[in-house]
Amino acid sequence: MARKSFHKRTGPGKKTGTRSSITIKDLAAELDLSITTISRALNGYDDVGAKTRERVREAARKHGYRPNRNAQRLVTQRTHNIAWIQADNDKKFVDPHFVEVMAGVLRGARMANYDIVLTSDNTEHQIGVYDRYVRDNSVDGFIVDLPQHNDPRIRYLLDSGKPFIVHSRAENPDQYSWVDIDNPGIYKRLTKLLVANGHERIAFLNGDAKFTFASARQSGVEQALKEMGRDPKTVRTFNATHPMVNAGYQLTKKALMDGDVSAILYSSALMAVEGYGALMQAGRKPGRNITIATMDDMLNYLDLSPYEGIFTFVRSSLRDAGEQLVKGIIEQCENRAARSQTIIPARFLIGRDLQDNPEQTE
Amino acid sequence: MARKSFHKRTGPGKKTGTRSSITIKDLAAELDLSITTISRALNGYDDVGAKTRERVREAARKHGYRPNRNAQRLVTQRTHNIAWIQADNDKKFVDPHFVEVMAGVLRGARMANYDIVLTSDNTEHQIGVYDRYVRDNSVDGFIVDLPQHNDPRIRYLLDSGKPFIVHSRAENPDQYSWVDIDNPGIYKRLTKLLVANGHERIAFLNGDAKFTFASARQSGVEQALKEMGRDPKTVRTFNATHPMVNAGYQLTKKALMDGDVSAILYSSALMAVEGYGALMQAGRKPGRNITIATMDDMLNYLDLSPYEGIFTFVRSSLRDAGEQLVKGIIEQCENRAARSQTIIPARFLIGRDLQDNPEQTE
DNA sequence: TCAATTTACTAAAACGTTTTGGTAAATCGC
DNA sequence: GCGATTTACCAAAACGTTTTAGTAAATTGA
Repeated sequence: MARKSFHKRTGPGKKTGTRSSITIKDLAAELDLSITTISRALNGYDDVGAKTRERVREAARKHGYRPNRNAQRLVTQRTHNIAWIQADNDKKFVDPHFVEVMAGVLRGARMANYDIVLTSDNTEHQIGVYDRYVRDNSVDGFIVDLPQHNDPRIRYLLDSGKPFIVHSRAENPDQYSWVDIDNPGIYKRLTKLLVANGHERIAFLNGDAKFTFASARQSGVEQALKEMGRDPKTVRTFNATHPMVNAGYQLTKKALMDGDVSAILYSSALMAVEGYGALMQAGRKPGRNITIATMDDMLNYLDLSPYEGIFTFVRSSLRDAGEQLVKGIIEQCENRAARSQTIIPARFLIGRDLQDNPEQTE
Repeated sequence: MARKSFHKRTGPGKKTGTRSSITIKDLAAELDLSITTISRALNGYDDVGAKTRERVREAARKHGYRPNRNAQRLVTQRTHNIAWIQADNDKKFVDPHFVEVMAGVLRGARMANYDIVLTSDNTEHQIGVYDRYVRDNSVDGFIVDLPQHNDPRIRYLLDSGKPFIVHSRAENPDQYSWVDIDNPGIYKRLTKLLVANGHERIAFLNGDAKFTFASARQSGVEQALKEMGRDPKTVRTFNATHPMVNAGYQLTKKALMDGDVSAILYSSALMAVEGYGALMQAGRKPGRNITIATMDDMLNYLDLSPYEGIFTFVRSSLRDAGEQLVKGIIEQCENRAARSQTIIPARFLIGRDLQDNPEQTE
């Protein structure tokens, strides 16, 4: 910030705004009513006569009157804004999964008449922007995506007292709202399925271990092996370091070189599809001499139809998760005591090369 | 909206907001100064004594004081918000290119201390949300992405008088601000390059023709053929209908069936990579018995290194475009008369199977 | 020395809403 | 027909800033 010191009485930006829009005062003048009555008529209070209300409505419609949002926000102390702060450590912004969640968030927000304030933050712990928003009353609440272990954002928001909701769980999930899938359950069942079908060397291409969703999946896998009394080494885990720039291809190659795996368990369909090329190169035909199982987040731009019946999919909509996120956070903004914990359902689509044996996979 | 009619004096949402944050009034009281002085000290006016300014700064820092954004916005008539309204016709939201542009937009906005208000709109012509934002003073300006021919959003914004900037050009580009690449120029040069290298049957896998960027590229191709005196049928165009769900694979297949093409010109690297599988299936080896040329938008999650030297790329950063977009729109918000028209540079990386002949490709 | 200027501050208005705490007039109950 | 209630309205305060239009006190210039 450059310091100002011109001749006299200098300051920052001269104001440029046009004062074009029609205000409640204009309406009041035109209808010869008080602004109180205009406000109350438009907001559906019952102390306005039916005829008057109609006149007000009509005039408002005619002029395209919309209450000035900032005046409203100032007086009500409610912004109808939800913040989404995206990490941007210079390279790590783009993840196709993000768009899918965002699509759901936006739809949910639009339907509830909320807006999403989207920001990126490249500071170490991302607390800067959060703190600014809390202090300057920019938003009513926050959506936290992709929590890491012991995520400082959750810590900060918890003691800021501001409403927030987390996409997937981290530590102490009972203390805040979240939307998640049953990561351990899903990967436990997938592992059991593979093992029950005779696979004894499985590669697990998981996400970056620093994310809670990845370790939740890991623990599901381990749990399965334990419950079935198998060697923990049956499954070998490879972690994709975020961001996954063609991680699927690279990791698949690596996994194939590491002994004779007969099945690969992926963390995302994107990786699985990326890995397809590597499989082919190695002479492995999915569904014939190698078994592929993966989460399917229903990414809109990814066409999985060529792999149907060949891969085993666990299908769950990230978009639905997004919608639930807004629903949950708005609920909490409207009633600060409210908390919501939502599990998004997942559907198993077992590939033709696997037998779904109920006794063994429960 | 349900009508209210309880017993007496009922209305919408009881207020819930906590009045927690420290205000300028608190600061004034603590320092025994007027709020005017606090304001002017913090905003860098030169009619505040050096010692006083320091006291104010210190107190503000100590309490983490941040001016209430909504009060500021109300009085200054400036929101420091830019709207990005994303089409969401139920299926068409997700396009990986969008995220890349958005990443740039967010970075630009953060650096300039602006926020991005992101909304989706599923109404036919997307004017609803634009109109609401214009009327209720939610934002200072708009970024319009992916314009179509005769785009109603541009028409609307032009006569709303609100600042806006368009990503890529549409009709009458001299009337508004935009950021674009030289679509016709790039595709003209690519076409000439292919033709000059002896290709006489070329498939052009273009985007949906309703988007202006796609027809701009189309006309570049046609221009090249005309200038070189070749049969317009030398290039056969296939349009991907948006959204491109694995469009690359499907279209590549279709293109290969359509006569013996010796080169494919893609509209996006994503499509080109998706098409790789189809090429292999048809026994075509890029760089050996088929030539591939494509735009490379530098999508962060897409690893093109395996194709380097094999495909011909025209590299241009969508992220840079995003940064320029914010820069341009902010400039215009700050000075309503300002307009900016920016061409993002593109770099040609010619594949090993092509000779870049300057005389013929100029 | 004292008028003019500069320095360092401030009270009050304004931004456009919502909400509080009313009041007259109309209606009701009996 | 009249007190009580209900109906239909309104003035003013409040939200938290910025900006306008000042004013005393200190400093300067001759």
